[in-house]
Amino acid sequence: MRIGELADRASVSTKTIRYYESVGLVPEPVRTASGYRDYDESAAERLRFIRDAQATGLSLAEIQSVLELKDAGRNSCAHTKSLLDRHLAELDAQIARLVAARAELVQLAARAGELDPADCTDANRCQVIDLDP
Amino acid sequence: MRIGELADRASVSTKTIRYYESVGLVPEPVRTASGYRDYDESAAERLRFIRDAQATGLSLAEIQSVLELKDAGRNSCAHTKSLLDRHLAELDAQIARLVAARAELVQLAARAGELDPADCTDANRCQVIDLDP
DNA sequence: CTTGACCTTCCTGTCGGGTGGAAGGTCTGC
DNA sequence: GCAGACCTTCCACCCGACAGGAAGGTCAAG
Repeated sequence: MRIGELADRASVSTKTIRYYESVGLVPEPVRTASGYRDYDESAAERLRFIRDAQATGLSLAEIQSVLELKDAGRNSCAHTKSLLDRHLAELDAQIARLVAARAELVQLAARAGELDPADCTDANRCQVIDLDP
Repeated sequence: MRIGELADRASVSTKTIRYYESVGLVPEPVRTASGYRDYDESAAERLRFIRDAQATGLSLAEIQSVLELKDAGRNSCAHTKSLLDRHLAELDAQIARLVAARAELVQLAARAGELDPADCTDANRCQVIDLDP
């Protein structure tokens, strides 16, 4: 299939696919006689994997290393395990930070909530935060 | 105090402080006769708050809105509470994604770990992942 | 045979969160 | 009175992860 169809199937843009190719995240596909990129099914699968991994907060560089592990299949080794373990530790730290942030936000929200909401009936007094619709 | 001392106390660069001022994250300080920025203690406190908040994964824009709430003190209202609640929902979603990512990584790490580590005694065979020192 | 959709490469722009450096003013110690 | 550390503004650049668009080639339908 050509890049447009692949893009549709994987719900990414053609720009993104070419970009991923340029940074080595997806392999260079074969080309048709006229120079068009020609993909097979596995390309869509790989792109979906990338999107999922990205949704988990991994950077493209991190996803790349995971993909390299996947690509290597049974050839993986302790070296790669240590890489993953490091990822895990980072992830745990990040989760811990977010949980702490959540607690802080809950406190702030509680403080905001316990004030008299009657103060806020006047739009002119309610612009504590002028951010955003 | 001048910007250099403030930077030292808050463990940020003077560049960063000026940048924060330019985006409205910290207020413009008074100036000395010669035009130097002149900060008081509260500036360091605010910078530390920003660093902490940033460590929790909040963007500067989000931190700004929280700071505006803080600055407003008792003037907060339901409007601001809804903003915070939205932050909370985003945070929860982010935490959920990370937890899911963690589970995936644990699986990958387990797979990497259960393979024969003897395969990896040869440095030339261990370059599944050529990332990194 | 032409039109429109699709493809190619290449170069530029965007946003967030800063960092670097140039050109110049100021302050402190010796 | 001058060196060196500090400050000022301004403009430019970095990364990551793309998006926009120009200039041109290709393909299927009518």
